[in-house]
Amino acid sequence: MSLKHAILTLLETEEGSGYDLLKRFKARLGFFWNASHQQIYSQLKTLHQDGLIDCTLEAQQGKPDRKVYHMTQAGHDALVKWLENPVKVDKVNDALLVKLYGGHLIDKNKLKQELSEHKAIHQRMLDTFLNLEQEYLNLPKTKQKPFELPYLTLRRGILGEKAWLDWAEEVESYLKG
Amino acid sequence: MSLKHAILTLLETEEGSGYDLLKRFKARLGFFWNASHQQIYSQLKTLHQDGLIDCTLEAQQGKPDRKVYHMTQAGHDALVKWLENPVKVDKVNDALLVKLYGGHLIDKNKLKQELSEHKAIHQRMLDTFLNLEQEYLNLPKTKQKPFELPYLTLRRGILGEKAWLDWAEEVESYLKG
DNA sequence: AAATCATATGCAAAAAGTTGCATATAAAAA
DNA sequence: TTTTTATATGCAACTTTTTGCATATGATTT
Repeated sequence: MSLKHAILTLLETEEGSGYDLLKRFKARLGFFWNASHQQIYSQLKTLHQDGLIDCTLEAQQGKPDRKVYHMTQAGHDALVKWLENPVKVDKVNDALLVKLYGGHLIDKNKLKQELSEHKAIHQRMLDTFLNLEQEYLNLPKTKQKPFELPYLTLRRGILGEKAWLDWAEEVESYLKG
Repeated sequence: MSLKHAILTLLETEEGSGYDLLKRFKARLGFFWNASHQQIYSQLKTLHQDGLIDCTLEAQQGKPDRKVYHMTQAGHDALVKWLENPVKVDKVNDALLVKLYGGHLIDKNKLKQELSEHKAIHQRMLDTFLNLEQEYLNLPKTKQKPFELPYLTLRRGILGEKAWLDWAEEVESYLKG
């Protein structure tokens, strides 16, 4: 399962509490790996049970103890092993396309409307990605180094969203005519 | 669930046995909705139990009876209702990007290799899509009509795969340097 | 004639993901 | 000061998907 290894990847760089990891996950991997907070907490639990991460309690004044997770050697090994084995090509399950395929059964305006809602979402994602890209590009070359690979994942998001929006244009012009 | 409705969409056009539907599913919807044969058979079963499709037995000489599924009014209504309600934006879960994100932990050549395997798969998909597109474009305009919406779903595949391959070029040139 | 392969079905267990709650603190707003 | 909102956690039930069998027929090889 990739979620486990995605979390391990985060911990490889820096330890953190469940919530820390959740936020880092959403901010850095969330664009290409969808996961709910429940999933992340429960995976942290099983990763811990399996000895791939461990966890220290940091006392806090007033608040309950902060559980800080970090990588173990076993976790590191498991991550590297996973990285070295092939992964499957991403499976597509796109309900909007199912709907478009059967779209003759409903009013074109319904389709148009829904398409434009999806377009707005994809446009927002693209904007987010382009902003992140600018942040990266504005860094001095030396500071870019550690982010080169994450930047490539961002490029995937950018090219993917642009392609989606180009397609939406085609569909819109069909629905207009 | 979209799988149910994808199957209903197929049955809306034409009845068929489980295997017929399986093949049509793979050929027509499989590019944007992934489903195993087990899933399709079991969904047919629940659709039947729920009265959204019914099933007649056609005797065959020698062979066991052929179970032919077709749409019921309830099924049609359920499909239209589903089509009229918004669907969620496709969730991305792309393990290759997780791997690329953590790629500094392994040999660049491993990444290169895996990327090129994925590239080959995506290239094959693009080729398939382009062939289908040609078939469609070679039809006389009148024959194209019933396939206009499916054609748009095909365009999504084409634009999507092209964008993937463009991205792969970027990654390759990074991994080379 | 025996072995193997493509067709045509399906069950059942396990894994992964979704949905709906539930809790508790701290800060901010009404 | 009570209510709301953001932070910070997590369980449990359910749905969906994946994986691994299992079966039976007809066609094709060996």
